[in-house]
Amino acid sequence: MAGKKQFDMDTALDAALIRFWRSGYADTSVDDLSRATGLNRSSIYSSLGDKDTLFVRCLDRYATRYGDRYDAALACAADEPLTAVRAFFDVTLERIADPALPDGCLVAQSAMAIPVLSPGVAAHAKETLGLQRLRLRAALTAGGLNDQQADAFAVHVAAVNHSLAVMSRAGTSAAELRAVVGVTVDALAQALGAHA
Amino acid sequence: MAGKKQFDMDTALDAALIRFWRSGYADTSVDDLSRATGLNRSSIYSSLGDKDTLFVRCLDRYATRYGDRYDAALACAADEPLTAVRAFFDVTLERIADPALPDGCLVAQSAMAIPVLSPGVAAHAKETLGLQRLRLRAALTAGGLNDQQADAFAVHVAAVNHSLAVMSRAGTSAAELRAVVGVTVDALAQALGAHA
DNA sequence: TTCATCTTGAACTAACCAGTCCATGATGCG
DNA sequence: CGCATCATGGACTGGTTAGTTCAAGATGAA
Repeated sequence: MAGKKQFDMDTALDAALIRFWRSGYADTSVDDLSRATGLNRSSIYSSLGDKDTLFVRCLDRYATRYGDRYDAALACAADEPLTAVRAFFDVTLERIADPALPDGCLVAQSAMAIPVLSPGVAAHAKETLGLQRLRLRAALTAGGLNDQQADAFAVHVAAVNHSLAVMSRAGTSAAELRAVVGVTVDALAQALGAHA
Repeated sequence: MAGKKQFDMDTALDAALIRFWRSGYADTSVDDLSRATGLNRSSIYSSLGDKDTLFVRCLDRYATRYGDRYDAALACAADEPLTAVRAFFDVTLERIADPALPDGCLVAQSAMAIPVLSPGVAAHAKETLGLQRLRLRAALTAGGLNDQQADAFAVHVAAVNHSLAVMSRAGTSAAELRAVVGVTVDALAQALGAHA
């Protein structure tokens, strides 16, 4: 059983990612990760790093995967800002609706845990949050909001996106989550309409 | 050092509450609680119960304390619904701004942790969330929103309130948090105005 | 076939976890 | 004063944690 990699790195990282996502950093042990990935304990340390390193790799993997989808959703912001923001929220709502994925959002859970994360991991989580804010701000500016409006809506949309994670972890239904974003989308429509 | 209670129950519960609030359920050990309360390990078990029991007591204590403040803030909802919701958010914003208190919100953190909490504690957390929704719904209905609008804004305001916890745990500034609620308040003003 | 390489599984350390138990000793009552 | 009560501190159990180490053995190249 050796001499050559016995496992697929992407599959293993996805398994670890799902485990961290489902249970959070504190409630995921290295043994849990070993069982989830099918990798032996020593293989995890030699191939994926220690718990902090692996968590950061999973966080990056998650942020890149869904960051790309958020980017795609916001791509039409210059022409159709309202459609873009709706699509942005749809990325989250569809992810939450997928029964194969855990509830919530790894980034939001990490943000909530920042006060108890190690400094390196916490800094990484903050950076990830900052990127999403910048993405939203750029899209809203391109969509025609002035700087002040764009700042306010960027932080608001990011916040509401996090709130979907909290609510879904608590078992809130898809219909109720749609109502949460509906208010925000209506407010944005109002802001865009009033400005145009 | 015996024969009579050597500690004040309220002080001890507050110390435990702060510890759970700061570090969350998973990252708070009974030794942490012992240090925070100044009570010996066995005194905690005999006087405050096991970790789950004590956590539920702290959650109730928190929910009652701030639930009363939210109620007070929403008291004027029938006459001034917009002022009431603003005051509702101010309860949260002022709590977050208090340097003597941990960041975030014990209820929101518990909601996020529901998938990894024991069933009894998770049920208690869900119940607490439900009460806040009912409070908001009643206030918004009294304020003049129809049932559909009241449902949507109740879940939205509750969600945004949770998002403030996430953001503050990640170090978001008070000004940015005010921007988050500003969009919601403006949306409510619009809904109230359009209806009136 | 022979040998060096590298994954693997299991054992191991030291620290921490929740929860229990009990001797100590201070207290208040009679 | 004498005694029963009860909070206290500390020791203890059994289990889990993160991280390390190492012999066994499968592989691929020569």
